[in-house]
Amino acid sequence: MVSTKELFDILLDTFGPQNWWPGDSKFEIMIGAILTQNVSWRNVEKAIDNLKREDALSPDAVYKMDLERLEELIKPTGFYRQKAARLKRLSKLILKERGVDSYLQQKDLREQLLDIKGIGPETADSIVLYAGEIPTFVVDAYTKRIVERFYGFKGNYEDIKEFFQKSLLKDAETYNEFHALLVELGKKYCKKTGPRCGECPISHLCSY
DNA sequence: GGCCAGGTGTAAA
DNA sequence: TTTACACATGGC
Repeated sequence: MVSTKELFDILLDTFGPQNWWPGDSKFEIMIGAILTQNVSWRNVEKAIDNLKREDALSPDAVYKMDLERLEELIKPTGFYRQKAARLKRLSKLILKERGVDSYLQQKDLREQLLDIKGIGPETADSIVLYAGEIPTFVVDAYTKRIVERFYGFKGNYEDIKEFFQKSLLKDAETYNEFHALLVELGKKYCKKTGPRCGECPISHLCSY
């Protein structure tokens, strides 16, 4: 069975650097993490473009914006009422901490994020890793599916997070690239239904 | 038309 | 402690 390190090297060779997270600012990364919850990134881009057009890519603008207006702008991402409220809560807390940079520098950042209603482990870890640049492994639905198919291991969020963190050097750049590569593999060949295993370039490493 | 997409919270079994 | 369901738009 391939080690996680070997899998990483193979994925990097196969797909190349993914250059995650897409976004021009820390705040854009943070709201993108909320907006992409259970929705394809394609939809998120529309919403971010809408916010950009309104010059609303700042905690202050999001906090002050009329709720109905915010909902309208992020509608393409689905669950827009919940997500608008989540963006408002996060923005309020960022302002309370006097800005994005100081918010991200809090020592208990992950716990702070998890205390926000609407931010669960994946969204929190995405923000910690991609905006905070602090090494924490992000686990998403693709990661769970890939681990199950490649390693026959079915675990909860924390189990799978530990599975990777215990087998790799604690390095933000590695975690960054690895998660992005797992998503790329997942999107192309490990979809929930109709997996294209025959076309998968690394199906020989998979027990599925 | 049906299923899925870079999840989360709540409530029942 | 697990499982089910609501939340909602857009692509294939």
